[in-house]
Amino acid sequence: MDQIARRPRIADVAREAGVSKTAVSFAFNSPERLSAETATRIRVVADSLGYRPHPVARMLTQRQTLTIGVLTPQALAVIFSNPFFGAFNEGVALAAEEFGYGLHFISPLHGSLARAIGRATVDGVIAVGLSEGHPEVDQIRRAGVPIVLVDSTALPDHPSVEIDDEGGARAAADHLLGLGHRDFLVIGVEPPQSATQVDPEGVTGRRLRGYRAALAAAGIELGDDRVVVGPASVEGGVAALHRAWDDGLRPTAVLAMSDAMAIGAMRAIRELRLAVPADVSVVGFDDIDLATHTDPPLTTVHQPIRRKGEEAVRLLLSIIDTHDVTKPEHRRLETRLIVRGSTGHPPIGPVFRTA
Amino acid sequence: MDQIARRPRIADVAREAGVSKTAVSFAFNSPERLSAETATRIRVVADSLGYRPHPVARMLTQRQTLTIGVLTPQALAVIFSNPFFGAFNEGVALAAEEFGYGLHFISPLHGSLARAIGRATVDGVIAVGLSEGHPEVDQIRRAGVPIVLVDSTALPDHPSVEIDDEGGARAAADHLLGLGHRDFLVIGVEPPQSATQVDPEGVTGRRLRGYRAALAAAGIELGDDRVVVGPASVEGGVAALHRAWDDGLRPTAVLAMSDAMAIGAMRAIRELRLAVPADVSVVGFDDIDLATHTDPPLTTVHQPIRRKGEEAVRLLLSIIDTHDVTKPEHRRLETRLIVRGSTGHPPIGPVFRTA
DNA sequence: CCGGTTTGCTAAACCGGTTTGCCAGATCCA
DNA sequence: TGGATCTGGCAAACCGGTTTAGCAAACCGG
Repeated sequence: MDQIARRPRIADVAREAGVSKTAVSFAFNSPERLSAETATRIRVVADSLGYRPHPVARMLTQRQTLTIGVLTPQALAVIFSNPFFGAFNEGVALAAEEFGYGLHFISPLHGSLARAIGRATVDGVIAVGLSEGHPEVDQIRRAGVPIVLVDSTALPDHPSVEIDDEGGARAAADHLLGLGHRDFLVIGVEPPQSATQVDPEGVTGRRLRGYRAALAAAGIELGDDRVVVGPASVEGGVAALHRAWDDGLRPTAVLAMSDAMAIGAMRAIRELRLAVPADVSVVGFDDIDLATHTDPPLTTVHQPIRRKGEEAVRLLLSIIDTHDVTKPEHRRLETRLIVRGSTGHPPIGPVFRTA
Repeated sequence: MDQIARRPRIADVAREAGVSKTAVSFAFNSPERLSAETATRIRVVADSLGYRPHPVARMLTQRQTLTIGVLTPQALAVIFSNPFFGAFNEGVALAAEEFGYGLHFISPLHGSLARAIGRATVDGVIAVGLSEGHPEVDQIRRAGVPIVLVDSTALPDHPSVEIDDEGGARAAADHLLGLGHRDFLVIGVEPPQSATQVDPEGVTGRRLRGYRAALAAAGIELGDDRVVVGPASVEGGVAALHRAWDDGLRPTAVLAMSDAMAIGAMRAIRELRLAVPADVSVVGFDDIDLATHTDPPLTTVHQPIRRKGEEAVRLLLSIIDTHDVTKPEHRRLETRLIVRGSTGHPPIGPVFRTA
């Protein structure tokens, strides 16, 4: 009898109201092209039928989706509880909402980022943490979608937003050197998909270069054995520090490439019955919100995480609007050291050691 | 001369390969319907042209988007750095990825949720924290999109995922009563859009009912003056506790409706030169990851946040697949109290007071 | 050698809207 | 009164794919 309720379409409204499809479309999109009575009559009929324009069909004709994609090489389940991504997404969301754009998260589909990006109906993409080494970077580039890279190995032909990783790292190391430290441990973030080597152009590579530059200027060489890497999480930091300790390292200062790992390192140090900063100083990187509230408060390299998200959106939208991809813009945001409570002078012992 | 590169469409490939559009479509979607040579030839041509099927057009004909929407009454910029949402989104993302679905976040567009939902190209929606009082709830319901409600006032005609708020709250209060507390302060989460009254059916209302039930069973009446509300953030918790203190309240136990607020309350208590739990005990709600790592570790009501996200997705997908909306399912997940370090016996003083 | 099946491909309809080009009638002005 | 302009609305083309119905040639068994 009564067939299943089909979603009403524009033709149904047109028939019911005794007008053309064009008129219905006008009633919704440019009512000034219709007489007032006709427009309202159409809207009334549409309302009574429960009609609303099908968003996909609308996208198809307008050739825009009013959506921007956020592309991460990791699975989504990994990033949402990462406080760094949280803050970054906040910035992205803030700017996107301001311009009336929605947010679509794109993660590898059945292991393929390129396939996922092909499925996604977005006007442009913000790719975060995409390294040159990624096997699909070429396919992604050729997807024909405007892309802004964030914290990615800069492809010169794509616009990007980055921070001064090297400068920030240098500042962190300089601070510790100034306090008298000579024995360092670096805790780095694991390269994506556990690539064989640390990409010298990746975030880890750049920060490492900054650390080494500062130490070298003080006549200290940082051997590869003093660099341990792990996943960028609290647990990763705990594990990394324990590993270093088990290997016999006894640094007085730890340079961590993320706050989460720094917090983990502090926890591990406490587990070793040592004190921060009395026995070991720790410097983080990122300055996530939590860094103020750790015990002791974390000395760290600040980067404007939220603003990074906002800038990425603005950059992307300017490309989408102008279609101008000649001369891609590369924005570099500043970093600065924030000295809090997790750093201090090295204990007396090491001073003798150094002498 | 060379016109701007238009995105190649299926007709271009067809012409170039000397076949029909149908054949090209087959080459991508059901190659077995073509001879092997033809199929590969088409794919080669498509590749050389840089063709990939337009996702929006594909959506239109297939009548599915392979995307699910996450709907929040708050602006997106608010939720991403909220650790509760982080964990929830993790669960959602995990299940969505498993089934090959993408994630689209929907927040009020120019202040209107209904408008935002109308623009979004999703197969279904997970609405979180949508209370009956929301002015647009009717329009949203009539949008004709499958909806699963989470932590929302249950509309009986929509499937939902909830937790046992009342039972969890009761357990929290019972725990404190068992320790000997008689003087309580409840810190509640502010209703959305600062509605005039606390919705008795909302999360805040349900938890409050649990607290009151337990206290009443012990012969204690919790007056409205002992309930303060604020935004569900650390800062909100700090402010709420200070406000109560300024009003002259001197509770020995604080029942907070979110871990973030509980953490804020602990911070505020410390600012008052008091100790947790020696002077004041604090119980949170949610059991976010951070709760293990506070100082002292937070006693709190655990709820399976990630699983809530997963269940919501599964429920939604089952509706999308079957189109069966008769007899909507309501899943209720369990809560349980986790006793950590932020609760203890009340100090001696108050015992005399009560006597 | 002939009717029936299989193989390989295509033309046309369709998804649900928007937009262009045009027409009929009303209004205006000289 | 007659041509120009304006108003309100429509038919048809279009966005870029998928899918149905069907056709022609090849194949098959008897």
